[in-house]
Amino acid sequence: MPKIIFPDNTEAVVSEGTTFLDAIKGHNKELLKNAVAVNVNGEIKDLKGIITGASDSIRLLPVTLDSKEGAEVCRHGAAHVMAEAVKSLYPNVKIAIGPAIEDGFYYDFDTEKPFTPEDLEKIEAKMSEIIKGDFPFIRETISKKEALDLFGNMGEVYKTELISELADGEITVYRQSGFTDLCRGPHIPSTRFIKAFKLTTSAGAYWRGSEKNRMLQRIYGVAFASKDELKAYLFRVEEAKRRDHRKLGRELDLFSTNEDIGSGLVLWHPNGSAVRMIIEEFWKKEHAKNGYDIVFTPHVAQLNLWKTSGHWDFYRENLYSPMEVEGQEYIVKPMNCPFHIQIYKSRLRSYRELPIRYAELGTVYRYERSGVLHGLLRVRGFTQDDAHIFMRPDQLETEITGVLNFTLYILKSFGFNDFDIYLSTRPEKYVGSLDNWEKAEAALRGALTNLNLRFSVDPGEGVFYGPKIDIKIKDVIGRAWQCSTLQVDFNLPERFDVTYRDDQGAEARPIMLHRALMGSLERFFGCLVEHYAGAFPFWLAPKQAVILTVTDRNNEYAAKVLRQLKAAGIRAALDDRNEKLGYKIREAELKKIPYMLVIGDKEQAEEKIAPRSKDKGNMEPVTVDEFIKRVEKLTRPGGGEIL
RNA sequence: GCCGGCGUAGCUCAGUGGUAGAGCAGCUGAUUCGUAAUCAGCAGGUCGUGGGUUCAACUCCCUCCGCCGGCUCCA
Repeated sequence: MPKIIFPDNTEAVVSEGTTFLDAIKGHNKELLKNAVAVNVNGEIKDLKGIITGASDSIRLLPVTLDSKEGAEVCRHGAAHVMAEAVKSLYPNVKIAIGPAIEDGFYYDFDTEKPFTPEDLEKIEAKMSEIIKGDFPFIRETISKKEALDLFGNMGEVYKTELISELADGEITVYRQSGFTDLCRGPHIPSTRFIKAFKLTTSAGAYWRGSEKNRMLQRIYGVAFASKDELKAYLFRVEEAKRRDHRKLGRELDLFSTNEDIGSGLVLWHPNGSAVRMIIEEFWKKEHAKNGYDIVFTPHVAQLNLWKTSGHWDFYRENLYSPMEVEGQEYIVKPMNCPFHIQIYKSRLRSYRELPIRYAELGTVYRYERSGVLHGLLRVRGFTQDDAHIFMRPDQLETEITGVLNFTLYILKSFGFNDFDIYLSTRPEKYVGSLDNWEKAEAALRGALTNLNLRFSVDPGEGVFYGPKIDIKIKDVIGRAWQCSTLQVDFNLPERFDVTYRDDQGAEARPIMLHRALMGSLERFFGCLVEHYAGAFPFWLAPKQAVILTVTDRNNEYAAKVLRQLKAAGIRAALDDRNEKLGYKIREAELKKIPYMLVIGDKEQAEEKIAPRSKDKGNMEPVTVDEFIKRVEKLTRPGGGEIL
């Protein structure tokens, strides 16, 4: 007879055929509060699942709605309920797949008429009805043939396609109310366990994610264990909107795009440019310190160069079309690497010179399909903080470690401290020798391990020319953006026949490393804006301080203070308009300027200024020199905290 | 590129067949004011583009462009 071990480590023996539910009920009813499933030796199962004798010792742990697994089970249930609602409202619709996802769920439907927002409201109302009905989810096991018949008779062609690919044997289906779906489970006991949900949006989605297949209509929803959690989710959505760099970009006059110029092409306004220049200066200084040589290369080059590099063959759909000049075809550059290679090749290289590190803030243009463009985060023209390192094979791990350290230092300087790191390994189609691949992967892995960095492996997700490490930056509300990348390349050195003379005087092939720390300045800047919600730390702020006069009696003194601040290198401005102080403060707050410096008759008489920090409010009046001294340490990169 | 939504003044948004409206911003004037919006006046739009239907189109239909949310893509 199976032995049950409960969470409190007490044990009980039950007879075969007992359900998990009854077993727990017999032990401690309290455990069933909010329970939607059960963890059986680490596997999530239905509460009403049957205990078999196969395993003689069973560790049972109720899975509650407020746990991660419980929420997932609940969200999956919501997907089924949505499918039922859709089928009952629109009987001709075919159902495809409907999994749980982060915060919610979706379901794909094949329908002649896409869903309108009004349809979503109707579906939502129907779902509420079903949930109130408290219909149990009933699991059934049938044979493959029965399943094919069952869904075949319903005309559910997507389901039969899925079933026909399953191995012969038992197939599980779940029924609730009048709805039956192919499903592995587990499921919530009944529909009322869906406590709070909301349909969010509908969108097209290809069947099985392939452009070659029919486009289905996907409805997205969110579901939570309580109304409060749903409210918290909606608040997070609002918060994300508040931080949206596209909105802040306009409000803070940082950048714009323009229909007459073209999609995905960015205009950096003076405020955005000011931040960019600070980033670039910092970048240049740090690269000089870290052994890089900075180079400049053209924006266009002959088509032949890109044939040699392979871009013309492998990357053509992302290239801007060639232009003809004096019978020669040129294209605008999608990458900087061939240029750096040509600089390397401009003379013979010795093993003694390696590694050679060429860095460039190189602006590249790539044709991205219109549907993928997104603010500054996905554009068609962008500036990479690019570098290519040419090295001997024995230098691989040292160089990778160096680049990783450098990357983390740069990212941390900008206030990013949370990363997701991915190591992508050899894909099915690859160039280069297996031996080299293994060495490179080992070097990447070794560097990550030596630096004690947590990373996940994306098997087979490497680029065809070499393995890579990607670092995604997490912003303050937990969203991840890929910026940094570090890629080993066995391909280009071959294609361009890049060589050096080794210590025996023989010709040898260097290994090349592509790397970008911030990725592109556009994307990085977009992330920065969101990260700080537009309130840049002092060292990055386009305007660091604004002087506010109380009356125009103070204007002359204020102008003198402005000169002092500017002489000290502070990016200051003067607001001496004939407006009330409250009005000026409000404007400065909205512009997110770190310091407001109030000057009224009192300050003028004492030759002082009254600082007001954007974050901390009013401060005691101080002299200009005192203020300058106080903010000095904030002007250094990474010096973010306002006094 | 595909699916859906949207496009009205610099910004945020009203206006559903009878030739455009508000708030904020802007400009002018008054006000000289102490920590998140002083008052008044003025000005501002060929309603994204091109075509069609109609006596009449911001409104209905089609094309294209752009934006938004997804899908796909992102060597």
